Amino acid sequence: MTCAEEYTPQLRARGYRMTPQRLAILHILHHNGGHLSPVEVFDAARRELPGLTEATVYRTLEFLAENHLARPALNGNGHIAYEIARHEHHHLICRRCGNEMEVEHAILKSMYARLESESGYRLTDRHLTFFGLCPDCQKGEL
Amino acid sequence: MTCAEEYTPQLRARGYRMTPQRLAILHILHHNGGHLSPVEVFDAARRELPGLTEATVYRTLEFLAENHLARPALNGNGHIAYEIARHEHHHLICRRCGNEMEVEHAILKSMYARLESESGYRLTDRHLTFFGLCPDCQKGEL
DNA sequence: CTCCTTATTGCAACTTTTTGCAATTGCCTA
DNA sequence: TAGGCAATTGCAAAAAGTTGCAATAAGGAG
Repeated sequence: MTCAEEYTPQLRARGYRMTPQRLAILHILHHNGGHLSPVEVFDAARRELPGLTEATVYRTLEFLAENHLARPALNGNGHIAYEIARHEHHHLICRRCGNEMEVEHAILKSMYARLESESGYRLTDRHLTFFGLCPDCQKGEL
Repeated sequence: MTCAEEYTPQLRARGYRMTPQRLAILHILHHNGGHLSPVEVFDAARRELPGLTEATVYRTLEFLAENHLARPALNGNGHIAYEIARHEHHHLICRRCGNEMEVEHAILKSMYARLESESGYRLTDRHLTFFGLCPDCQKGEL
């Protein structure tokens, strides 16, 4: 299935349009797999679609995040990067070497339920990024 | 106890210096209590200390965060804001009305321990912000 | 109290991100 | 298949954030 076939119906269903700009950006995110900063997305997408502007990239990334086709996350330097939306997960980043691993959302489920009942809020989404020292860097620290 | 008396020893103990710039910024954060964006800190601190520059504000806020005198957190619009370091807590923000409540870190303790044992990482810090609908906005949604 | 080291700041140029508005263009309807 | 409405984009200017480097100044030593 192509990106167009996969994502167009999802946008239409919500009353939005598929455009060459959105498609190029989705394509970049989809095939890269990992996190990309807005600037990285801009550079890559512009190669597919010359004439694309930064403003459009920033607006599109935010738009895709709102519509759950992309997810924003903080990277090690405290800036926001985006990745294509797959399964729910969060990130654990090593403060020393920058190595990154995924944290399944499942581990947070019970905490989540408790937070909802204690606060009265209905939780919808979150920005979670964990920092620490990976096993290798802990050794080097002794 | 004045801000100077409170914070100067903490910096000295780590081998850093107290300066009028740092003191002004700490003073702003301390007396405001809540989150302030870098621009808000700049505007306020500059009133106490004309001649202060943006570059210094950005560098100082990052410096204070590294040294645990201030804490960074994502606010509702996805940008980083800072508050004076008090007890460990996180934030739960209503997507509709913007209302904000604090989430005690204690609620995360067991999830934290599990995350450490499963990942092998030693956790040091994190950026956690939760979003949802507050009780009032849930009513309005029916 | 003065000197000296080096942490810290200001400056200025630069990059990144945001915003309003007019022009464009998806895509629904007939 | 053409027409029209509203979503979306590009443009250009502004705002926010970053960086390297030379000048300044905090605070320990003599």
